[in-house]
Amino acid sequence: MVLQKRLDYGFNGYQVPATPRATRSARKRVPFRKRFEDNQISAFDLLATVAGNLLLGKESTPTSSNTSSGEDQSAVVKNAVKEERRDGDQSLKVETCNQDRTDRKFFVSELVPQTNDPNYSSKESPSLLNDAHFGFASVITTSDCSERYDAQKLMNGKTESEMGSLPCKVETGPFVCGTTGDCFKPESQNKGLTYEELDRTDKISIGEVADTCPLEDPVLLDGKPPALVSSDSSGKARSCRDCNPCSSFPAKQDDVNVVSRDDDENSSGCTHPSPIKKPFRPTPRIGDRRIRKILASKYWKVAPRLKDVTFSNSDENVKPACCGRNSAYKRIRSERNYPFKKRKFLHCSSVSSSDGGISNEGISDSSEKSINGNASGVYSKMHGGAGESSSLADQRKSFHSMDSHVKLRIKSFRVPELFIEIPESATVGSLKRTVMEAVTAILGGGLRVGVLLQGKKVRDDNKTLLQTGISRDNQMDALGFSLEPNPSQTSPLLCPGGSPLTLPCDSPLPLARYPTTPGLANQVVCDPSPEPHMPNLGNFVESDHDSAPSPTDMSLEKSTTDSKALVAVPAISVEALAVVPAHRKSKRSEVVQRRIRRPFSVAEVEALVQAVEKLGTGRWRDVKLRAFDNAKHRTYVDLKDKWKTLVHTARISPQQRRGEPVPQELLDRVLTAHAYWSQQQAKQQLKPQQPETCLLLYNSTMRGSSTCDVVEKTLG
DNA sequence: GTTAGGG
DNA sequence: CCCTAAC
Repeated sequence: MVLQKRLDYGFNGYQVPATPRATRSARKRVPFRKRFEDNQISAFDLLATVAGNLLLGKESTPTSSNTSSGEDQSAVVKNAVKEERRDGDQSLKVETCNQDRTDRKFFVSELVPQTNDPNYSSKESPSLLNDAHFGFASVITTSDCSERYDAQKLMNGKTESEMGSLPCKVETGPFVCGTTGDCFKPESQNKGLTYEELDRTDKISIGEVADTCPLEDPVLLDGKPPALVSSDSSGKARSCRDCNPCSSFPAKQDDVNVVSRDDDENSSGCTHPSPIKKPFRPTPRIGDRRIRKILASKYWKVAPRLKDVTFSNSDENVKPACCGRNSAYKRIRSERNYPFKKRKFLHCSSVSSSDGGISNEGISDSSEKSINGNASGVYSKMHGGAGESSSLADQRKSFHSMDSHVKLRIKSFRVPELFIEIPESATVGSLKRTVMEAVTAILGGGLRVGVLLQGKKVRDDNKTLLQTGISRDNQMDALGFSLEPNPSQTSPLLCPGGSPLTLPCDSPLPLARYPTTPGLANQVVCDPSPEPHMPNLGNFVESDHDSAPSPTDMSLEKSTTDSKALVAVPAISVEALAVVPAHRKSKRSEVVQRRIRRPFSVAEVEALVQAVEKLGTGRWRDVKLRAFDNAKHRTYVDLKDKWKTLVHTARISPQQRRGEPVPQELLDRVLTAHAYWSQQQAKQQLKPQQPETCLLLYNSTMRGSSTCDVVEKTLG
């Protein structure tokens, strides 16, 4: 049945940058995390440090550079470091792409204070991998908090109802104080770590985090274990067997208190032919090479203020005190998540330059503002004038003064994971397109925004923020947004041009599948194990949901419903979501998946030609009914278009033709028929009355000779 | 809903 | 194939 082998790619998620290009440029890991977390250093210190590192890497950095260890610096240097410096601003956004070991590392960009801190070590967190588990994340920042607390839970391999949702990180306060406690170990430790080692360290740190910081996770609502969950009980040494989503997934959440990305990591370790490594786990499938990433982990970040960090979240486990470094660590990890994804994408699909938008996804990372209030300026500058930035900043500034306005900043959203199946024979270009389409489709209509307040979903869209309590400052910390599958839209989108479920063998072209629907996902994807989020889709369907609001619409809707004009939220969230797919998405807000391309076979061409010869051009509906009535995927528009291309093809030299060659005989007939019917059309315009005989004559004549002359003579 | 034509 | 104007 399957003519071609197909490669299935799973994408855990793409992160949609909250900010456009500006974002992608600068990214760097934050050295000071630990200290920062401990409140030993200020935001400015961090900024300065980062700046220093950059400069150092570049070559000369007089003032602020001694902060990072040589190794890091070198790494920084090696990896094209981008930095964005906005005039006069202290904020610095840096992005580095670590080429070596890229897979494992990435840097989180953040704003760094200007002060240098020698003590600070710029170790990067070893475990990037964890990010892979985050299905989706978005970050929201509220303006008024000077301190930010990030709490996120990592759900690894969660199968809960919430899986489908995209957690987002909410940050309060202008500055991200993300620091990692244990994760950032002394360089010596981190250096030279193997993947496994890295994973290990990561785990450890994570585990600690988990223990200490039971933050509310949306998942918890579902009655899931509050603690960080790792599907990987076995831990480090993972073998390919673990890669099997089925085995690793569902199980032991309870037992596991450590969140680990190992699954993904290890999966990469699994020998798989596919270029796509980490993100996907090889799934045993009938003869198909499937790489999938099944773990759809999600994490949720909450950024309560340090002081009154009362997570009123449904999760009882929440410890007020957890804010410390652990939280910071979490946050960092989450941010790192982005780069990871990006890498994944790049590596796997090798989508790069042309990947409109996708590669753009970036963490909106460092957009954090400096503590002092000029943040707004910085922000706007950094983001290259993204409209939202300035307004946002302003809003943030005025946060205190204007009680009626709630200001939020969503740093980024993640797109839910994608599953893609594509023939081995497909070109890279087609893969790129497929991925793009998948992403576009998801962004376009497959998602909607959910609002979480203290871990609870706010389902009543009609409530005002004030009523809900979102407007209250202290509530900000517990405010979260999530991207969730939008059932109403996803379903239709899932089957581009046909039913993916059937996996049309005849289609040489890539199919993109978006397992947003439980049933579909299971069937199409062939999950041995239930997709974590799949089963739970039902949960995402919020009672009051309207037909099919786009994500942006949703956010707008939510925020605007309030008469009080909640300015910031809408703008921000919209922007964030729109960033990547903007060009496409904007055009058609509904974002309907483009139908898969299905080249006409010679037989189809034959049928088409014959029908047109008989019926003539201009009666495409009849042609459809006559010759393609059974081909549901061929619309009369398709036939018309095909005829158009056939005519064109017939007129060009054979060398210029592409695709499956059409027999010259058919092309001749195309030209003949086209000429004839064109003439008929012209005549008709002249004389409305056209002898029926002509048609008959034509038809009888054409059979024998395909020369236009005959037709002409006959007609004449 | 169909056509026709540009993209 | 998509999108749309025009019918």
